[in-house]
Amino acid sequence: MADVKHFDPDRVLGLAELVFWRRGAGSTGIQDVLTATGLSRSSLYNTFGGKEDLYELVMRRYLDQRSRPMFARLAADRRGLPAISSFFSRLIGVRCSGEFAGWGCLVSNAHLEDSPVGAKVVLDEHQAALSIVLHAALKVADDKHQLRPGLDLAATAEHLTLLAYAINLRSRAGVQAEPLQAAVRAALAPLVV
Amino acid sequence: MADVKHFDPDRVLGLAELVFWRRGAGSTGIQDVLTATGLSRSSLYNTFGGKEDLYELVMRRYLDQRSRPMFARLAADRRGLPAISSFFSRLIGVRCSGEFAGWGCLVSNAHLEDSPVGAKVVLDEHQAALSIVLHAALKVADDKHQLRPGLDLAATAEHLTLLAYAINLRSRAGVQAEPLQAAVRAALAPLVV
DNA sequence: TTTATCTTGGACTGGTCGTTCCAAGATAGG
DNA sequence: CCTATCTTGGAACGACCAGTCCAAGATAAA
Repeated sequence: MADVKHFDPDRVLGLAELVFWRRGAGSTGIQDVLTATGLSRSSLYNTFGGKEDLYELVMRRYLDQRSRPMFARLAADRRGLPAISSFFSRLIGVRCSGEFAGWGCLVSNAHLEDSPVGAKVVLDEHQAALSIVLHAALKVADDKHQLRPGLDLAATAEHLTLLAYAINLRSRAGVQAEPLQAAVRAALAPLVV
Repeated sequence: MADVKHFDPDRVLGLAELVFWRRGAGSTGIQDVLTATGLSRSSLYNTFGGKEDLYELVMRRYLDQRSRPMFARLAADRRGLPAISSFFSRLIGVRCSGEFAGWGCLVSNAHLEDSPVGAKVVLDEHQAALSIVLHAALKVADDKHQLRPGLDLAATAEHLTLLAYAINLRSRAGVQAEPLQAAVRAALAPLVV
């Protein structure tokens, strides 16, 4: 009856994600997305709607396919404090070296855009998800008596969540990994018993 | 011999600073600056050069007239840990309430813009200035035996500098002051002896 | 093969961007 | 006053923006 799409929408979403991630939504034109994906205007607008809809889809995709797997890996690591330490090491590795060095985190970056409402929701989901996972990991550490007694675990989770955001932010300035690693060590060391 | 300017350039720079600060450089058009200041295109270009030059001037003004006074106040406060605690309280106050609530910090925000090179330099100056002042305050606290022994003061200063950046970032998402205050308490409490 | 329906390429729209340009206005030394 | 020189208002420029539209192409059921 009808024609069928000549492209894979999810692949296109992945390519659009890279463009928004590296250059930011505000500085990215629809033309940039078309160039990166090879689509024509018609196909893009027909499939994803306008730029704001596309950005919102990309944000959600990033949260689901980039952030949540990182959080899940931390959640699955039952070692307590070493699990948290490993999480930050991996985070700094991704932010300061390899394919995405200096790109920061798409969700952190979105704090500076005047994003649509749907995208703003993702910011709080992201923060809540990371905070919850860190809280759980701290609880494991506490149960293993790795932590000094009397710590406010919820507030400490918030503190470490903020630290992750700062790493995302500063990595965009091209900061080296080692100073960030040292800062994380300085944040975690005083927590031990 | 010649005509004289019909406006005060520094006042104009201050008004431009507010526009760039609230909305970001990328989302701010020259027309927005003209509207905010009442200048005509000719006067603005004739006095400050193009948009990038103006943004760079505004960045430096912000660092000198907004950030450095905050840092100087911390440096002048010789109480040690209470000085650091007060610094963060004031920071959170500015970021979450009053005239500039939800605006973040112009320099932090600049991490997400594709800024000119001259503006990028300000980022590192800002980071270095805050880190140095925090290091000095930690040294005072250590000399007063307020800190547990064996802390890496330089790395801890880096850690607290990152915390400040995270507060700046998250405040743009409209975060409440209290969770941030709790996070700061959780970051500082484990440092005490 | 015909036909109904979705997809696609790309021209086009109205608006905004940063910037340039020039004539008119303002100023202060002579 | 006169005049040289800077400032100012505002028109104009080409480039780009997000988004629309339609004819041509592709597809699969009948």
